[in-house]
Amino acid sequence: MLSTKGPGTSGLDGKVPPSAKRTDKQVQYVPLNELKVGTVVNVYGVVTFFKLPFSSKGTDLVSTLKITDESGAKVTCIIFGKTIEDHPSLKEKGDIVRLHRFKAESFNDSVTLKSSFGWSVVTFSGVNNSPIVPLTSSKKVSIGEFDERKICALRQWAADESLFCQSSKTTLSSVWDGTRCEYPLQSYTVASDAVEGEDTEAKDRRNLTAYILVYDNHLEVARDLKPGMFLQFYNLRAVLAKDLLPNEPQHLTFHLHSGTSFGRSLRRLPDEALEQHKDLNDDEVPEDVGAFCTRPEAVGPSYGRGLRRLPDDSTHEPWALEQHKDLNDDEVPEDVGAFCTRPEAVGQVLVKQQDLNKDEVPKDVGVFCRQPEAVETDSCTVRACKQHHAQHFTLEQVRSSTPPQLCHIRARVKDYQPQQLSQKGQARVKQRFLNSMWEADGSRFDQIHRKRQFVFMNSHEELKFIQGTSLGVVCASARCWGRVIPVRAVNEKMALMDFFAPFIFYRGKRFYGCQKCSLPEEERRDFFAVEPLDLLKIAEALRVQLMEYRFLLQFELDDGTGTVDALLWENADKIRKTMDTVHPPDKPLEERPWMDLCLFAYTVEGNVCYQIVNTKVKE
DNA sequence: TTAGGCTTCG
Repeated sequence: MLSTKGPGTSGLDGKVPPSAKRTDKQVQYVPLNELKVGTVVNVYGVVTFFKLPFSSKGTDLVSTLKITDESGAKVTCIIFGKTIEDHPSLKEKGDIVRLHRFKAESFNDSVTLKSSFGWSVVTFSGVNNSPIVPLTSSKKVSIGEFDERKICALRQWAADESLFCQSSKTTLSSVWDGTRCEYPLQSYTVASDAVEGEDTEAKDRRNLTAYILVYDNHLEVARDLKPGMFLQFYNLRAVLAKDLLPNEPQHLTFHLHSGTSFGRSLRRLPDEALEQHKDLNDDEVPEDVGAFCTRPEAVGPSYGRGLRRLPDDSTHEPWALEQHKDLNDDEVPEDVGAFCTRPEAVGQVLVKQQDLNKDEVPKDVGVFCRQPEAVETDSCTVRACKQHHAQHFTLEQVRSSTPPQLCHIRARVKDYQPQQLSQKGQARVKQRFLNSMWEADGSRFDQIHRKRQFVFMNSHEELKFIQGTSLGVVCASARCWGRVIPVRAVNEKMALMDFFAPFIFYRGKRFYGCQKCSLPEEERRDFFAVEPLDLLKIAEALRVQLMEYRFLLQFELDDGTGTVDALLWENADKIRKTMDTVHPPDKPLEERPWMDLCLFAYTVEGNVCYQIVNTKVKE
């Protein structure tokens, strides 16, 4: 059964068969070589060329594409639509489109198809044997057997004809991967007040960021770009600038010229694209990301979220602001986030739990209940923890009690963090905070040590040691190169940084070593003996015990008498899934469910901390 | 209505 709804109205043109009892068989598709000028038709075709939607001189966005089918005819299609969502979601040449209610017109002695009253377009991947999933903003598209047969046939035909055997796209590594460009990249002087984000002129960022000059019509897209967005450029031109000075190397420049010729355009990729790509190796970057994809540091990075997440006490550590203000969101170290913890207390808590006795506690009307061995009472909503003697406290009493103190509380969730799951929402066991090691190291070196892995064709896998540069540069380097170990010079020998700093950066993530469990520096093996196979092996070779990331939730609890910020380690990942229940975003605090919790108060370095323990989600 | 592919601020 076909049910489509185009971006125009859903009315039917009289020249299309009525759809009262429409089925697959009743939708007629016209081969592209049989189009008659003046008729409104439905067609299937393989895309051989397309331009992304751009602003017409009228009121709509317009996109153009050329399609072909088994008849061999090639037909240009013009689509007008108010919004970007109205237009086909084309990814690459070879995609298959199903056009409904397009009018055949004559232009320059050729037949063209133009979106007509009630038109619709659906896109499918042209990859043989790939799932047949309609790509459309319309939710009402369903695909019948006829469509599947038609799409399979077109895919097979395109494959047999080798229509797209030569990729129209250029891989990152074959053009520029940010590290191996033969030429230095051209930089430009831009007025500081015209730039959003950091200055990319720093010498140590050379060839890690690229300026791209964007002209005329492309400003419409470019002016809305924000740092951190993932971009796709079509028909980006790389030009070697003429020698400015004798003996100076030629510089490479990038231009997105005026107009839309050859599909020239710029678009933002959805955030998922970044998620999909940031874990890939350089030479695994999919071809469909176009001629060039790069994190647009050249546009200027964002640091708003990073700053917002700094804890209050970071004001006592100005280096934290200084060091992180130039980072992109995914570079913000989790340890300067809202989840600074006092994990030393974890062991303390665990020990103390063993001594707990059973206890009678108030009725549980929330979705949490205390454990272990929670026992059902008369009410099906009630469970009680009978494991220990903790007293029931109000939060006011909790705050005025002297730690260490184990107690039972009943409270509501006023707020919690993290609301978005990422590495930032995790805490490293045993790791407290990042110190100022980066600056403490003092001197800045430009030297980068490289340790090649085994020689593979097309392999970009290397392990880099980087010395004496800023955290921002290390992060940027890791994004380009994959694995970067920050090092310092000790008695003219390369040595690891203090373990308060990350031991290794792996693309967007950073991994820490444990000060206690790793071998001291003097017993470390020669760095160049390391075979960079994987993170664990690298750590093992350098005698570093990697720390483990643990998911951590921080609650702001409220019971009417006071509030308490409490951390949760145990079952945090499971409890996170209940947050919509215990913290419904559309309900005021008074209407949120109560939770019965077991709370442990303890001190770390003179500060009182609270941790939720012995608590689990009620089944 | 608009665009109707078909290079560029070297």
